Amino acid sequence: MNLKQLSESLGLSQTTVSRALNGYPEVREETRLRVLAAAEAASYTPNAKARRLATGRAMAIGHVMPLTGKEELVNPIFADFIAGAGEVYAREGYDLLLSMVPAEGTEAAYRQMAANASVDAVMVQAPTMDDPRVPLLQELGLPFLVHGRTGAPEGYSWLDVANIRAFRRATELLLDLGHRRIALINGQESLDFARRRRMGFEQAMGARDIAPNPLWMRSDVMTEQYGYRAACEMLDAHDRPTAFLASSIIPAIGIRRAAGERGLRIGKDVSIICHDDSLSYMGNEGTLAPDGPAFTATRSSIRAAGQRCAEILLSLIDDPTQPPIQELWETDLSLGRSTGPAPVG
Amino acid sequence: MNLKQLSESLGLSQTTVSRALNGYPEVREETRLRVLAAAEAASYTPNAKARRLATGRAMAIGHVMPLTGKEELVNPIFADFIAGAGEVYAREGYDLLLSMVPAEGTEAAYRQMAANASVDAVMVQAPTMDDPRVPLLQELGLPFLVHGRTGAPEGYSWLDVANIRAFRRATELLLDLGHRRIALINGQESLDFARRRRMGFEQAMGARDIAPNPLWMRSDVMTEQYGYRAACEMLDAHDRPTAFLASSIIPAIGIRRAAGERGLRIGKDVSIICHDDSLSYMGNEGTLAPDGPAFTATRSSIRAAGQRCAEILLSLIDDPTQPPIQELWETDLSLGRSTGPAPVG
DNA sequence: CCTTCTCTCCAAAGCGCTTTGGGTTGCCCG
DNA sequence: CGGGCAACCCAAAGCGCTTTGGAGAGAAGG
Repeated sequence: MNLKQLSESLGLSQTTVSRALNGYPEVREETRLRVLAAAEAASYTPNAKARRLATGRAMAIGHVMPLTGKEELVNPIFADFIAGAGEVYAREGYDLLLSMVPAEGTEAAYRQMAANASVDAVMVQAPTMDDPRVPLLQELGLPFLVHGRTGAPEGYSWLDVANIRAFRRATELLLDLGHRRIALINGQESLDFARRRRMGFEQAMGARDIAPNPLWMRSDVMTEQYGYRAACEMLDAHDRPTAFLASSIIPAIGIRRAAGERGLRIGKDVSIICHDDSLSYMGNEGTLAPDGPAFTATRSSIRAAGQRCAEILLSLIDDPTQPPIQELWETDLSLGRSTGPAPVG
Repeated sequence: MNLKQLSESLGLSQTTVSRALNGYPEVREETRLRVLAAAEAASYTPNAKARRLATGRAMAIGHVMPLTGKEELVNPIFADFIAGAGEVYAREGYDLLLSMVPAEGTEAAYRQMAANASVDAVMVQAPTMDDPRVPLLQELGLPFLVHGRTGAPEGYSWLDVANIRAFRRATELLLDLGHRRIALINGQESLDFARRRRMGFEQAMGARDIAPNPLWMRSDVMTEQYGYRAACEMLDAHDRPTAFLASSIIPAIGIRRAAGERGLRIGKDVSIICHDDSLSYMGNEGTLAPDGPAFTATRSSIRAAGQRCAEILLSLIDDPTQPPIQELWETDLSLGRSTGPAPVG
């Protein structure tokens, strides 16, 4: 069933039927109801492909997912972020177009999307300090929203968490617990959030006149093995940290593994604080009596961020001329069982 | 730049230019080269929306991602699976349309996709025993591929791993190590793979005349907390298992946490075998001298499965009349450090 | 009674591509 | 030399929708 058939069956023109269905005012209310009823009865759905061509709108949002590193790792936080964004898109009638490309092909992917207008806007994730995507998308005139910030966070829309404050506060907590030997297991420093978190760490340490040990500051792709290996090396050295600050729950799990293998008790011999994106399957919320959250963590739901990012992006499409929208989210510092007073000696 | 302009600039008809670009034989080679050069020079890209309308092909594959459970969990294995599939789609010029819907909305989502032909085929993930999506998609005439199988795996295409054999073999390994008190931390039994894995476990136990302890057989959404809580309960009982078989590395991490908190050494006091989907950030491959894989595991790369599933699905689109394609993948049983002889006493 | 709006509704022109159904040309062959 | 056949190329008809530019019918106004 298409518009033509539907309009013929109603004895109306395609114009009128189209307008009735799309809520235009040039059609009598009585007629509109008749059209809606007929459409419902015939279970008519406008052909999306035709509509896209006619309107020029793609009714789709592009997410370009770069496969990083030579092993082309897939960041698990994308799943939750996309889930959040996807809900909003679905609700608003937008499709989510996912494009998996090797890191070096991202520019081409965006150019392609802009050239044939296959999306109305794009979401930019995991921005680097000096991310080339920002100027590129501005040049292409494609509306976009950055989840995170670049080094120069002006002139474009973004949503980010207050990384500096989050890690400063986490560090202060460790310091208050008496820890002085604190390791930072960070993400890749090319990513803006990692740099900010390091700054937060350094600020808190500096405020107490403690010089961070450079051997205890690592930065890499945040896998479980990375956390594990880094912790192994540090814990096996004669001079070892009493606390770890990790940029994600994933490497934190690796740190826990390393500690566990060495018979070190978490929250007693070794403390861990991590940033927790509230990943579905890694649930660190546990409020059940005995088992509270496993990790003390700076928390911010990546899923909620995805939802809000989608909302902002859609509003950007509706009015591309509006001034940039920028949102900074505070994190929660939630106490779990992975922190305790620094061991004496 | 569109086809009309390009053809005018070349002094050719749209027909000829279109054919030249699309590799049809009715155009002289010399002309074709001229057209290709001009298109290249003008950086002409055919408008995807127009092409879709004209051809009727969506050049897109649908992935419907149900948000399960009341907390709408996002399964992290989807990220790696989609990454694998996405690579293939990109290579073949297909878009990946991701649709996030609450579990009860999946049927509507598929009907919608079929009705307005917004995708050429769909991928079905995590099938249940008696999955309604199979008959639905057959009714809708939408090509599809199931990753996994339903209870009645006939008459449609699928790709699955040999779950029964995988878990039978894993169980045999534990039995050979002297374990008799083995717990099964399985996925939801409504999912077909979980049932098969249980069967594998039971077969191996039965073959040695050992009756599994029903208290040690759990089945639920495979979160870290689920593994943790199940292990806590079992390990705190006076009668406790010496080995765990887990359906995913995620709950296995929870089991490890529970054991670690109780001072139990993994691979000594407690053995763990899990199924490992080779999730990027959970890398369990580690072949470096001291640290081998953390977990002994039945392994099968979910990413590779995604790639292969995409290839099969695309071939199904090319020829929808071909007989069903069914592929059963064997898993590797890779020894890690989480297994050891059953403790005596 | 005629003009001017306001309501409703319609015919037709796109959107940019693919594809059908021919037309020319030029060459080969009897 | 005329008919037949490739080889090339083209005009035009869609694909199914939106949207522009009216048109007809009453109602309101003078």
